[in-house]
Amino acid sequence: MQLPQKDANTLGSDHRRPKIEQVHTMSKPETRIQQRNRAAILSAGLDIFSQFGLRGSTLDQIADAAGLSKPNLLYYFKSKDAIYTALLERLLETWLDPLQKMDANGDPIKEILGYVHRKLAMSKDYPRESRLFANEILQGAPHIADHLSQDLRQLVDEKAVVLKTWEAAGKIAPIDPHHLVFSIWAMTQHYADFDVQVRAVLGDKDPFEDAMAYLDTLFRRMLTPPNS
Amino acid sequence: MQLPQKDANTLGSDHRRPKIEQVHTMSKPETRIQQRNRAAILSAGLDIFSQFGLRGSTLDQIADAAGLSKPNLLYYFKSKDAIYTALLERLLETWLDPLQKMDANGDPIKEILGYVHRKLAMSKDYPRESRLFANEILQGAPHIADHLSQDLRQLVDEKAVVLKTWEAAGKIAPIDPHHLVFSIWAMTQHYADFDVQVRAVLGDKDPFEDAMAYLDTLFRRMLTPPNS
DNA sequence: GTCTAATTTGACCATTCGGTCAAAGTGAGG
DNA sequence: CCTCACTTTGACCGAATGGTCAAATTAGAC
Repeated sequence: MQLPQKDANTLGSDHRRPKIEQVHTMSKPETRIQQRNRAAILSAGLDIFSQFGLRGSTLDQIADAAGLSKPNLLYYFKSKDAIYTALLERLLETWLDPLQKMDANGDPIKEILGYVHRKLAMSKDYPRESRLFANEILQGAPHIADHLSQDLRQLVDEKAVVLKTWEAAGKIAPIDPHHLVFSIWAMTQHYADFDVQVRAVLGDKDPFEDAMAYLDTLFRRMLTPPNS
Repeated sequence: MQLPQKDANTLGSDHRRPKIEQVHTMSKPETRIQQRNRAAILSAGLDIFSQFGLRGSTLDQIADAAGLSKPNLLYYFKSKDAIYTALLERLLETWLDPLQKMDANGDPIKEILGYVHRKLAMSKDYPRESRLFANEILQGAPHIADHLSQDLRQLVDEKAVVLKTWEAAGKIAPIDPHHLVFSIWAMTQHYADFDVQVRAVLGDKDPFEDAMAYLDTLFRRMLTPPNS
């Protein structure tokens, strides 16, 4: 019933300041038990939420997957929503990273392909996070609508300018930069979000190696300027 | 709370033999009331299920959206699952159509672009269906796993042969045909499934026209054979 | 070992959920 | 206008769900 999922593969290993949801005195250092249990809960929540979404997941499912009793789970997070939003926040912290790293001063095609590569690696290494995000978007992004129209939009617009600069300098063939970004998101995240379908079509052979090769040629052919 | 959704835009206008879920005597023709209410329920179910998935949706939500009482809803479909599977079945009937229509005897690039075009049109005209499908896949495709590894896989393999033939004849540049199909799915469905995100980045301007232009150039550049 | 704060649990609660049922209402053909 | 099959509804049920709480247990500092 549950997808096999090597655990511990979790974004943001959490060496960070105490979170606000901390139940007790706030800002006291976490005990080892707290660390272990919070991590277990977040990982379990990621498993469940990424499959069933916020509404479709239950505390019992999550508690079960985390190996804790339901009241004990609620000792660490004050509600189902709190687990969900903690996961979303942690995800958003790193979600934009790969795009941010695209360097206006680097070699254009190399930079774009580097982005594609990082994004596909995220689909491979953090598929649950990708599916959690997909689920949130499918539901209309109620928890992150602001983030999308603020931070995300700004970042994309910024990078679109860079892409247009590269285009103007003749370094890449003419393209619509926004839709270029969408196509990178779509194709890379597809291998995480639609993993079941990809594997059903391909048989269970790991798709990521071939996917990377395919995406590499795709973007090279599309982006290499005509006169070269 | 609910995405605006011009209604009546529903796959398969249902001029078909009576379904098995029909509550009563079976195979008697549907009354007008039955037609209206069944259609209303399926449309409402599509609204709700495509957002929240099977587990995340409730009969009350659906009944509400359909303008019926819950017991009345259950007079037309015997369970929540019955509504969901009816929707999925209706979807699968047409889901493979656009790919099936890709003609081995047509002009290769024109045929592939035609497929892209039809698929993008489906994202535009039937976004709820696309999201329903996405939701089902995200949850691990429990209801359609067989369909994926049988019908879908067979169709894709078949078309992969066609693509390889075209490649061998020098009509299109060399590519991995399976991943080509994946990339078409990914990019076209993205505009339905991630609509909220696309619009957040783009502002509310309709994205489909530019998307089609972008995809057209993308696939042309990728597929046009080098020596032409 | 003792004491205290941190942790865990079983019992419980109100609400929601999927679904049933008998009774009441309604429409269309005669 | 009557009839009868079709349609609709309010009341209800048992199970699941999110969450609480007081009591029991345990970990670790001294």
